[in-house]
Amino acid sequence: MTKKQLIMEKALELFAKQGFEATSVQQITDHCGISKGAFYLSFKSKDELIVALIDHFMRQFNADIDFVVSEGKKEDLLYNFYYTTFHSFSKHSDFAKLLMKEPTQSFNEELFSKLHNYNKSLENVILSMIERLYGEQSKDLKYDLSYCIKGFMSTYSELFLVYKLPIDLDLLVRSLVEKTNLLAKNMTISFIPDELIQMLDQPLNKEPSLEQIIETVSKNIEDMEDSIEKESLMLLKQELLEPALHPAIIKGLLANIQHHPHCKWPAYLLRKHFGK
Amino acid sequence: MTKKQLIMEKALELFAKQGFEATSVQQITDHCGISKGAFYLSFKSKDELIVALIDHFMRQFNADIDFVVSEGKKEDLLYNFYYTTFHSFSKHSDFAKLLMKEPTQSFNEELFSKLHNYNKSLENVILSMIERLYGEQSKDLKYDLSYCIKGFMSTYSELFLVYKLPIDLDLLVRSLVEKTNLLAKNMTISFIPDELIQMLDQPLNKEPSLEQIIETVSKNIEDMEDSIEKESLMLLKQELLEPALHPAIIKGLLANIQHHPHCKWPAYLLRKHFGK
DNA sequence: TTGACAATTGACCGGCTAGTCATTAGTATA
DNA sequence: TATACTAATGACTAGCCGGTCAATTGTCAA
Repeated sequence: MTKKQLIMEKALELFAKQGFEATSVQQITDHCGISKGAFYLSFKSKDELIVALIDHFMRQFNADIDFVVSEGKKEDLLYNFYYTTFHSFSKHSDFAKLLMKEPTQSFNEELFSKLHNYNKSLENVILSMIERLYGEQSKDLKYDLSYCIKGFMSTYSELFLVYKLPIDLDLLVRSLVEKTNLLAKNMTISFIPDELIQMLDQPLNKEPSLEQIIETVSKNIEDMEDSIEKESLMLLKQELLEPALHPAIIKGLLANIQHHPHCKWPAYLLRKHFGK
Repeated sequence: MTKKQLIMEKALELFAKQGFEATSVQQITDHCGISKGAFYLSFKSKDELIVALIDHFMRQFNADIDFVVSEGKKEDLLYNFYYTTFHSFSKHSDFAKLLMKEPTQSFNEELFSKLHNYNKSLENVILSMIERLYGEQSKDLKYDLSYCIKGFMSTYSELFLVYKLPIDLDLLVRSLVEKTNLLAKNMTISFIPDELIQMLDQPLNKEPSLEQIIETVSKNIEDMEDSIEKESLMLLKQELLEPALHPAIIKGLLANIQHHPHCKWPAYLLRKHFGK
């Protein structure tokens, strides 16, 4: 594990307990067993640390969800979506807590727009799921439905994040699937119209450029140990620079990296880019 | 306006913008146009200020909701509940933002249990509403239903609290009433059983004693300007010490203070105590 | 006008903060 | 072993924090 990863891991524990503002760099370095100077070899500032944390987990989370929603049978879609969501929340509960603690209008502008963009990205995934599930029927109600889903996600996660209750994940998910289907099939009053959503979208949410994808992939490769996954990622990077491989090979390479814990974000970007 | 109220008002503006930790006493006093020393004449510490803020607004909010839910016709109940909730949120949007910003596991232990208790109190109001509305039918599903309602409240309030969108309150409330009724009448899978709720309740939520009510009322009287409301409250306090008045008179006095902005909490306590 | 008292101030305290950098420790090569 | 390099340290700075309190100002009855 690199020093950077160590710091992120230990800092996250403290942030989840005390919040970002209330946690000092000194506390973090003490908790890591390193000196204060060493911290600033890995991160330019305390702000850069929290940005890195949020990027790391949100990319992974979004990528996970996106994968689940784009694959699989229609009848399992909703179940898999909720399951993956809550599974992710409980697996990375420290991060989920941090995210609940440092919410809207966060301290610095960059972070706020970052969180906003990840939120938008999640919303898009949910919307595409809704369209796949309910099609035309949900046209006017899709935003309301996505807000309900987000509401379920946040209130029910409180049970195990804040109160640390042991939960039956399967039952929870089945109960939410039922609620969601009930709403989708019987709702008639639409509150959130297209225009309202467009008002939130003024600050554009642009697609990442080819250069950005290459940069992301390159950085990722540097941080990886030698492995099949690293080889696959390097070949895919080559393919970004000079397309040459057969689609089937690309698909195989993507499959290779899909489940590697440190490849979720590049895998997501590459899958989008290659149109798989 | 007393100095205390000035500080609370101005501090709340800053807390909503920057959060509690990130706002210094110096900033607050500058914003008020007073000296730092003057702050400590009104509050023993910065912590005491946030406790006072939370008490002030949560008491008022809970009292408002409780009143709406205990009065009125059954068919308007749900509508009035949501309407009052969102009306309160938008009227006191700074406080609502603060509440979203400083959530679970808050800095000091006292504050956390305070928030927890207010949350429980709100939940009880919602539960009693559910029972009145759906009766036996909702027996196993009442906790799930209350969680859904809380979910709707938090996600939909984001629209105007964070994104400051102009909203059609009536339409919003009607759409939520529809959703709630749909779930109440068609849900079958119960996820949150009694036992789970009992696990959260270990730290008892005791009823306030007569002494506590008298103390609260007395303090409230001190802070009030001379008025019919103050007279009414003083008579009710006398009634607490030595019961003498006719029930009809008590009911009238309660009605007098019900809508005075600084009497919400004592009115709530007194209504409970006198069983109206 | 005086004197007694309450309200208000802001310089000050010890302690903690984010961030820096000269110094030292560790390591790999020649 | 000597050299050249990087990795890591922690004392240090400047500044802000919550909180205190002696000194000042304002108020009002005598």
